Amino acid sequence: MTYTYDYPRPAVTVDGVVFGIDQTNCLQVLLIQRQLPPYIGQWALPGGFVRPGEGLEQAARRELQEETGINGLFLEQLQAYGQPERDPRGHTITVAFYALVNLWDYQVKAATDAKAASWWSMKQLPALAFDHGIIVQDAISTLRSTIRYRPIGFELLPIKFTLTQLQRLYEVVLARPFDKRNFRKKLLKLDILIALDEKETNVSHRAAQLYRFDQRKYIERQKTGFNFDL
Amino acid sequence: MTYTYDYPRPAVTVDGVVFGIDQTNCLQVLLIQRQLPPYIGQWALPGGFVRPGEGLEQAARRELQEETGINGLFLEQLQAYGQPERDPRGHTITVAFYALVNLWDYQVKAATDAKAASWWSMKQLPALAFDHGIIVQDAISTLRSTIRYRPIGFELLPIKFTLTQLQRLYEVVLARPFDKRNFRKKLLKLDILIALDEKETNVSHRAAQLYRFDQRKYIERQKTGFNFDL
DNA sequence: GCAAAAGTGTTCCCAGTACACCCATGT
DNA sequence: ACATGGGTGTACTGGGAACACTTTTGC
Repeated sequence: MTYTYDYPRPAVTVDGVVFGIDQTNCLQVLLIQRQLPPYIGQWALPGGFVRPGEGLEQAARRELQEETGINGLFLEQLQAYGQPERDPRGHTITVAFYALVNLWDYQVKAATDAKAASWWSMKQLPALAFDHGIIVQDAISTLRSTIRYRPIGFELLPIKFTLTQLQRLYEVVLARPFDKRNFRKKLLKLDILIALDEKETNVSHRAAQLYRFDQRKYIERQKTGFNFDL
Repeated sequence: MTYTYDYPRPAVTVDGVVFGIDQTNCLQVLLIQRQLPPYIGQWALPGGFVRPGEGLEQAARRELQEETGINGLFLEQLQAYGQPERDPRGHTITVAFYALVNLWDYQVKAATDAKAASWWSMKQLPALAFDHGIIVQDAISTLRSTIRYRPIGFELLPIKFTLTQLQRLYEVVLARPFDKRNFRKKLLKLDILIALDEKETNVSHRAAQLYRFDQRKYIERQKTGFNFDL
C-alpha cells in the first residue's frame, strides 16, 4: 500500500522532551535508545510519525504512551523544527513538545520499562540523534521562563509536597539558590497553596507541613488580574 | 508528475501574522483575500505550502515575499497547528510565524500591491478562513508578552523615532496607558537609545528629539546580565 | 497669542533582599 | 544528647506609580 500526492510532502513527526526531578535533586530527561536506523543505538527523544486524522498533541501523547508507558501528564508544544537536512532519511518536520512528570510516582514504571527508555541527568546528557540536542536545550530554556510565571512546577511534584521540596524544585530548574524565608513568604502570600492536616512521617528531623496546589483558587485569582511570578 | 510514499503524510504549510502600526495608532494585521477554494473570497493569513528542501522560516519568508512583496522583516515562529479537520482539503499542518513591519516605510508598497492584500485593524477583523482567527489571537498574545522582555518593538517603528511614538506603540500593543514621565525615565535609563542630532520637522508644536535603537549596546548589556523589561 | 505636543522632578509605597536562631523528630 | 532539616521576623533599599507645570513650535 502506498500513498500518492500531486506535490511532494515532507514527513511530519512529533517528539517529546519529558522532564522529571528525582531524589538526587537533578533535572532529568527521558530518552530512548534507537532500535532502527538512522542513528541506531544512539539516544534520542521519544517520538514518531503523526498518523492520519491525528492532532499534534494527540500524536505526542500516543507516542509517549507507546514508548514510555506514561500518560496523562502536562504536555505543551515547544515549536516546530524543519531544517530540511535534519533527518538523513529526507525532509522531515518535527513538532516538539515538552512534558513534566512526577517522578515520585512514575519512577518505577520508567525504570522497569522494556523499551530501553531511561532517565538521564541534564548535567550529563549523551550525544543525541538528529537535532534532538538543540531541542532539549530549547525545552529547558522554555521551561525556565515558563515556570516563573505559570504554576507548572507542581506537575513535577507529588500531590502532597513540602515547601522545601518546592524550593528545591525551583532551585534545580532555575539553577539558582533561593532564600528559605523569602521563598516561603512569597509562595504563601500568593495564597494558592492549601496547608493539609498532615505532616511528613518517618523523617529523622522535625516533620514538615504538607501542602497541595489549589488549582481552583489559582484560576479565580487569575481572573481578578493577579500574576503568578517568581 | 506525482509523489508516492509508503505511509500517508499530512500536507505542511506556513502562515504569517504580519503586524504593523499605522498613523491612527491602531495595531494592524496584513490579510489576503483567497482567490481559490476552499474559503474562496474570504480573508486569510498569507501563507502556503512548504517546498522540498526548504526550511520553515525560509518558506515563511518566501510566501510573504510572494504574496505581499515585503521582505527582510522580523519573523519568528509562533507554533504549529495540526488539528486534522482544520483544512477541509485534508490533514494539513501549518507552522505559524509572526512578523513585525515598519508601516511608515512599507505603507505604500502594501497599499499598491495587486494581490488583494490589505491591512486590517485588530479592532475589526473580518471572519478569517481556516483556524486563522485563532492563530491571530495567539500571535497577539505572544507579541504582547514578548515585547515586554525583548526590544522587538523597534521593528514596528522607523529607524528614527520619538519617545512619544515609542510610548504610543507600547500603549497600542499592550492596550494600556503609560505615564509619560515614568515611561521616558525608564526607557532612557536602559541606555539602549541613542539621541540623534535631529528633531522632528514640520510639526505645529515643539519639535521632538529623535532617537534610534542601539542594537550593539543592547547586546553588550545583555551579556553583562541585564534584562530589558517593561 | 493660542493651540498642541515636548519635556522635566519629587514623593510615596511596596516588594525584593539579606540575614540567624530556636524547634521538633529519630537515632 | 546530638544530628538533621523545619520553621520564623525585621530592617534596608530600590524601583514602580502617582502627579502638574513650563517650553517650543507653527499658524
